[in-house]
Amino acid sequence: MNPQTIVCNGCAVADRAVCSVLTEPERAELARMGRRRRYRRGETIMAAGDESTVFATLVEGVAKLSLIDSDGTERIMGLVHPAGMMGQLFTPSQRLNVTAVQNCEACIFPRDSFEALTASHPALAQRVLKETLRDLDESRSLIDMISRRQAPARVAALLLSFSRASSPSACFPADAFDLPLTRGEMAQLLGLTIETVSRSITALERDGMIRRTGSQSIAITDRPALEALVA
Amino acid sequence: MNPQTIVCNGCAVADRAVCSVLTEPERAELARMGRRRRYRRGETIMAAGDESTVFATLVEGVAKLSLIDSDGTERIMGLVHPAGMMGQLFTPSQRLNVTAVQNCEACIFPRDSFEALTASHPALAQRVLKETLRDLDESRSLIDMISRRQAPARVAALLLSFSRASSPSACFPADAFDLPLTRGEMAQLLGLTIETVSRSITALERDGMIRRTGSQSIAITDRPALEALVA
DNA sequence: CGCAACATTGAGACCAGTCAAGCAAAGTGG
DNA sequence: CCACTTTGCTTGACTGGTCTCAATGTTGCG
Repeated sequence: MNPQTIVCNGCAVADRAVCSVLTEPERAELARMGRRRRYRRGETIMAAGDESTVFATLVEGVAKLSLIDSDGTERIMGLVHPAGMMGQLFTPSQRLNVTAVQNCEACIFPRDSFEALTASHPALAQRVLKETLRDLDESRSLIDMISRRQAPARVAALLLSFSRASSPSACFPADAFDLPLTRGEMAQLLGLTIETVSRSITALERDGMIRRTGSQSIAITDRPALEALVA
Repeated sequence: MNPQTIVCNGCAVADRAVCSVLTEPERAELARMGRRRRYRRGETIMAAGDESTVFATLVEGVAKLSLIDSDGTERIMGLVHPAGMMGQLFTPSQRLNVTAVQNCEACIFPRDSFEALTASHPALAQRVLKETLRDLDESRSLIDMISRRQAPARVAALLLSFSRASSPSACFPADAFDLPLTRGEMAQLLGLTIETVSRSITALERDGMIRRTGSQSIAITDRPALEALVA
């Protein structure tokens, strides 16, 4: 069942992923170059240090980009959501680990073939560039959050972003949702410890902004207050 | 004296800037579209919120990318060195301030003209993409440093990067150099306060790793120790 | 059931922030 | 040339938020 050939018809992200800028026949050509694969929660999609040979688009699930320090601690640098890109182009080796934090499905392409395609199709190169600029913006937002906000505000910001990501419509964020990350992963992403994340969640609940319904289920009970805390 | 037409012959970054991938006549065409301008230390090159109308390449000097928070505090998100790019492509407005922290010289192009050029010249689009990927890597290194290292290690890392940047040859970093940033700017970049930066420098000097020769002049006296602190 | 993984809570230590004072260098104007 | 101001840097005392260490609770699974 794994891996499979790519079928673009009915693909959940066909209109948002970078391949959406290609014409029908061009996309068919790209599809023939690649494979579709599933990953289970916790499975490594790409490993840091690996020869960088593939480029991928996430179709379903959530993946984390992380870096393992010399002392063995992991640092999450960002998350990848459906339609997002995984794998560094134009570099000899991967600098980051990419790991599924939920069951994932991805379209995998040989890196050199994909790079060649960007050379012959300027629209694709532009689209990848735009996406990379978005990643850069996100990375800078993370810097801002880590260096300025205190722990409860960082956790609040993360909860709000989960709220947005877990909703089918971007305009109407979900008020109840499941956390895609463990406390430990949230801590690594926010530059905190597990204990501080846990204490912050407790504090947010005590202040009536959220309610816990199971260790991974959150309900937002006072969104304005939560947003005010982040701003 | 300001602004002037662009003359690529003898340009200090002609072999490293993104325009280096263009052919001679193509570059001449680009040069006609733009202007070269000087900025004094402290001068704003682009302001956040501005309609994003220009794209620029830094030819000389050092610039900072910063964000002003709602409470008025400034946060530096990164530095731009010669051959680096300034100005966000494909976005309606600038999200970051770009300010000269040293006297600068830059080639300024209309954003839409430059974007059009990336559409017709895949090599240029690829080159801009590569540069953006490098920026993304740098931004993620900053995340790593801010969230994991303590104050003296962050300052040490910054000093080492200045040491590299101020040397003509990348392979032989300079042991004595002037700091391009004030204590306040270093603090904003590292996510610390002025006082903590100052105390960290004092501590590094007390431990014999560096020596201060004037408030902006630093000499590295024990590079291995400094590198060990960062690693 | 009992184990393993994850989460919560508490006590104490420590690093960096805040507040405040003093110092040094570079202008500025009489 | 000398007060005077401005700006930036250093240092100290104190506070406080987060980390560390440790114990306990909870959930899910073989």
